[in-house]
Amino acid sequence: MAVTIRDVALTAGVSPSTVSRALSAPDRVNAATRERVLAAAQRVGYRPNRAARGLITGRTGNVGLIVPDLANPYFASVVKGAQARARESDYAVFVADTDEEAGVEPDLMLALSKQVDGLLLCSPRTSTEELAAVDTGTPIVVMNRRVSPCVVADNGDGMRQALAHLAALGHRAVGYVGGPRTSSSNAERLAGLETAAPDLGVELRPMGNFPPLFEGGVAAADIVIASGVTAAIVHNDIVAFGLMSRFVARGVAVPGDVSVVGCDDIAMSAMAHTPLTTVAMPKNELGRAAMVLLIEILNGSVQPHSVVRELPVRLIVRESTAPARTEERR
Amino acid sequence: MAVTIRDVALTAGVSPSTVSRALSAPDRVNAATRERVLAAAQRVGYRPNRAARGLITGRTGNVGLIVPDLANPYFASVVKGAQARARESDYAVFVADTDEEAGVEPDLMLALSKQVDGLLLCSPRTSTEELAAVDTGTPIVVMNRRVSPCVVADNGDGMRQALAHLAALGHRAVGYVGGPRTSSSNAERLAGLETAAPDLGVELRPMGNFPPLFEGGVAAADIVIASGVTAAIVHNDIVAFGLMSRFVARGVAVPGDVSVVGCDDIAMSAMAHTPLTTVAMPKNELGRAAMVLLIEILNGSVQPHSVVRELPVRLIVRESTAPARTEERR
DNA sequence: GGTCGGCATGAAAGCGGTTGCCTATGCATG
DNA sequence: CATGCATAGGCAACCGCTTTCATGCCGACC
Repeated sequence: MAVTIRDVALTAGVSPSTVSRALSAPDRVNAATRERVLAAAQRVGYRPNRAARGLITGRTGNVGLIVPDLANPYFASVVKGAQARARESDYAVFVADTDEEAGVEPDLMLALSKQVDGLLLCSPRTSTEELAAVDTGTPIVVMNRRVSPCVVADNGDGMRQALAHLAALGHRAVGYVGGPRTSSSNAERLAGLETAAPDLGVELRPMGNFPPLFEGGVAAADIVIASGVTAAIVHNDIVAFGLMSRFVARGVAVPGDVSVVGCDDIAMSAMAHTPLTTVAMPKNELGRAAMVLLIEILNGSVQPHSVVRELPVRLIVRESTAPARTEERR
Repeated sequence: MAVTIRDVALTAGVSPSTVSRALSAPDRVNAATRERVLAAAQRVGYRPNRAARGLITGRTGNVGLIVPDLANPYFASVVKGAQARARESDYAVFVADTDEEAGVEPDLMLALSKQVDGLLLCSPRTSTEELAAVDTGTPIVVMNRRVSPCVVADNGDGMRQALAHLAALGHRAVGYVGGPRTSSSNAERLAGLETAAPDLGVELRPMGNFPPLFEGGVAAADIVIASGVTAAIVHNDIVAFGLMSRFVARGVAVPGDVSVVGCDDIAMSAMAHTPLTTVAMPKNELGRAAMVLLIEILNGSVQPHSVVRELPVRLIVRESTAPARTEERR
């Protein structure tokens, strides 16, 4: 049924060993023989069985990618970037979705570990300690958490950009609508804001932690309004939309009364009724860079010990931010 | 390094064959022995090498899933559904993204074919003939195109629901903003509308074909306005948002002046400034159902010849549709 | 001219499992 | 007590490929 290396060998009139060499170590066979083998392989439609190769070489040519939620546009973009880069190096990608459940992450890692050369973990929900305790036997590159080998976005700088933008528009009191307490991105963003605020002469008012959902923003809106800030930076775009939705219901104009800055720059942000000013995370690049790092570790050109790569982020100004109200109302 | 079946055999004091049987054919070994083997496997942390197993059984335990664009929320949901269902049956999923390029579909199919038991193809961009010419040697289930074994949504019924809704609101002239000419969903939707319109006493006005992007909707908007229809059904939600965005710029109120119905029900539709009435496609279910069908074909319980499964769709009424204007303006 | 080195190729082992075949054991039967 | 028959479990082959080792051949050198 399947055409094997033996079929090619027979067709080319050489031994299987020679076929194998012609394909994977071209300089170890005579040029003329190689030609003959390649022609034969082409003719009979030979495609190597990677599983069989992997059995002996110990390398599968596959990598695994675990994300919390494929339906979240942020992760979808990361997967897309990682996937595209993997194919450039002839790796195939197993994708697994944990459905935001921390518990299944170690299970999935273990389940995949035997069939991949390395693992990519995006925004793990499992604690760093528990993660370290999982013995997969394969290299792991983490995204969005500063551990061992990882790729992260420069959240601190992103927050500085956002705050500088608002400060330049005259905002003196700025709220921060936080994400989950356990999110390390959230911690980095808050820290970045706290560092930048004094330099910019802005008073930062953290508004607490909210679930990273539309509903989280809806819940935060009234708190933001009551606080009297003229601008809010929000943990992510989806939450920002929830916030703005409730603002509309309350008769609060964006950006007339309150300016709003999101994080991520998901596709929806550009298409919304009030296009959202946001700190664009390099989603595709994050996936690509993590894949690059993993591949470098796999071929030994990088030591996994303590490599942290940071990607730049940039503010995209759209229509949800405007100069601060001068006369204080309310 | 890796713990093999031999290590388990040694630990349990049996031969490798017995270990193999204890794990994959439990009733072929003595209950007590089985217990001992299982305990040993547990103790040494044995995890079978699926590649090795696949080599002899001819089954890899993997399936491939090819989509045009992971960053498109529609496909992301399909992948999520398929992936979740696959894991329930202990299949791992290779995901590949063609970046909307028809040419790479056959390449990817061929590249994956050797490492999977079957392939899932979502909304292929390649023609049915070219697809049939690709000899992967594995079963293929297609989504969103009525061919050989496939799973599709009941587009015709969805359009009937949408049109009935608009007719009930008093709309007598309804536009259809079409998707790509080559899209089979588009053809089915148009056909469904053409069938339903006479029965509902509605005049259907096809507005032409537009790219399935925000910009496509922007481009369609002026045509819709000029046509004088009081409602438009749009090929997908993204296009509908483009349409409504341009409506705002033109001072056309939704749903005051024109009602808009989308297709797909992507997450954004519920969160938009004007929440969109839309025909919800069963995205997750589509992925799940296709995976189920593939698995059934793989285990032989279904013959792949001419099985077409159709999933129901349903209209979700939000705020972008309202009764037709009674007095004719413009 | 004989020996040596290097190159191209073939033979065979083995990667980690599964499975057909066969043997040893235990039990029931005549 | 001898025989027959299940049943459990061991042996060994094999899946498709890589890789070590051995071999044959050639040219080059002393």
